[in-house]
Amino acid sequence: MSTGTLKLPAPVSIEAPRSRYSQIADVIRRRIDDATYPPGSQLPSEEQLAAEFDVSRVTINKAVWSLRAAGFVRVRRGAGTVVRATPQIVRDARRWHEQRYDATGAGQLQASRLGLTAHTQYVWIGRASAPPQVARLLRLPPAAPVLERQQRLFTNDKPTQLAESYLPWSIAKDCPALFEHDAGPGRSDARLADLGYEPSHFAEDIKVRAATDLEARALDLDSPQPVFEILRTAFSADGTPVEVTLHVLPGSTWTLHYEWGDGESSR
Amino acid sequence: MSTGTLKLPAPVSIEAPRSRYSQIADVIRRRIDDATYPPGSQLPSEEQLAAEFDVSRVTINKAVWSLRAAGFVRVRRGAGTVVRATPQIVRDARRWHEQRYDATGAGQLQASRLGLTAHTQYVWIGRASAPPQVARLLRLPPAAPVLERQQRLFTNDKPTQLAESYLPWSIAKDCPALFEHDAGPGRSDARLADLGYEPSHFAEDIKVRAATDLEARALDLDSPQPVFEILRTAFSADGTPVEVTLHVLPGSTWTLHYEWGDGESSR
DNA sequence: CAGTGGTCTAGACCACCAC
DNA sequence: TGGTGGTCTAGACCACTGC
Repeated sequence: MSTGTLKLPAPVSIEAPRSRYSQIADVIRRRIDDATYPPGSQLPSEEQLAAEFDVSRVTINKAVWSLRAAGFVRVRRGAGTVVRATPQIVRDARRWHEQRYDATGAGQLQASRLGLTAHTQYVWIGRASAPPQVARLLRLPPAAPVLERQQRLFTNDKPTQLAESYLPWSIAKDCPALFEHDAGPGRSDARLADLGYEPSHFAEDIKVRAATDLEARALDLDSPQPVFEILRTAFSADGTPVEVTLHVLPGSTWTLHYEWGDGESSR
Repeated sequence: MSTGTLKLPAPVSIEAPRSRYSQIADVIRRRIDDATYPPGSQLPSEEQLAAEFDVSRVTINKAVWSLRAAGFVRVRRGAGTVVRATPQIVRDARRWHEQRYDATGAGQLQASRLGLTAHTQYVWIGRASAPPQVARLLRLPPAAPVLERQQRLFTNDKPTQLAESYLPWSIAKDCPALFEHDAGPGRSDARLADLGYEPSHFAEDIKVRAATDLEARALDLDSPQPVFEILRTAFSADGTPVEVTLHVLPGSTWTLHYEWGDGESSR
């Protein structure tokens, strides 16, 4: 299948000549789009692709690299490269808030409307020292004691979100329910309400950054992928911050949705 | 300065052995953090770095690549690699809305509080066909006529944001002010209010993706950088979508901020 | 013109996976 | 054990920058 030069659909109009690996990445991506390589299927090995496009394997590797960063493929060392199914999931911050008293938690409600399943894995719950940024947001001294709740959230049995909640120890220590595993997402808000700290005001700060190796493993991602980092602070009616949550979401699978104002919803 | 093997501060605890280029990237990043390579300064050439770390230039290139993706350095072909100054800018969606009648526009007000300067460049304003996604959000037929306003926004004289606004032609055609260049950001909302379509409800959808080459040039970025893509829809009181704006922001320089609920602001 | 980064190659060794 | 991707090298040519 060696062709010597890369076949292009047409000379690119006014654009500068692209590099070889970039053109190859485009071709592969097009094959993914038109299901020549359908979701879940295995890409030809880099050796084979190198032969097909008549380039070295390093060049193929570079092309695949860009596809990984964009979330199109998933590489497993030793096994092979598979095409990712990339369902889009919408995170509606407002609805999350409104549904906080729902027994199943907002995440599950949200997912079920789309025919998805969801569940939560509790990685760790216990007393810890507040990280600097969290301490600042909770208006506590550095390294103050907090209740930390680490969760991993799944959609259709695939990990799609990491969340670490922090509550001031002075508030959390009196509520045994907060230490239990089955307090679904949103449940902690209800517990806070029981204690007289009902969250009524919320702030979220959103950044993008590359996933750490740890996060990549926990979310079943390739390492160079960008993730959303959402820092959510919940305030009680008197303006006291009562909970800070750090969410980490794969950038390629999520759309964040915010909505505000007087009128009707658009959705 | 050739050392043969890379000096590490300490054997990494339980972590897997890192690749060479990744370790080198960490070292360079640390030098940027402690101002061994201060912002604006030029990195040693890849040849020099290759000699220092006793690796091939390809390996250095790969290390630099990851620093580019994270936004730490800016490479200019033929010239060299310089350390980026990476000021963090916060985009407060709510405040943007509240300040829409301000003469200077929300962006400028927001920036001036931090001692920054801001200005807007109008790339193009005129009648166009609505892109599919925009038509859908505006509840117009595909390729319906719209008024398109393309802007490039600067902070401290550096481009930091691209924005494309779309208004239904049926609404915009009666308002000459909307065709003018000096209608600052936020101003279009005031013009819509004059026409009886005051925006009172807003929705934003946020995605992350790699910058296109065009965007990279317009924003003075390296190509592989992730950007925020924000699709903002403004609704009038009766629920009619009256304006859709596509914002593109470099991921490494912006933090998005949202806030809602009853209580006091936390800022 | 010299220096810089962009890209490519051929060959090599390794870690990992599935059989 | 064989196939896969991860990484590295030495050398090369090119495009672009700035003097």
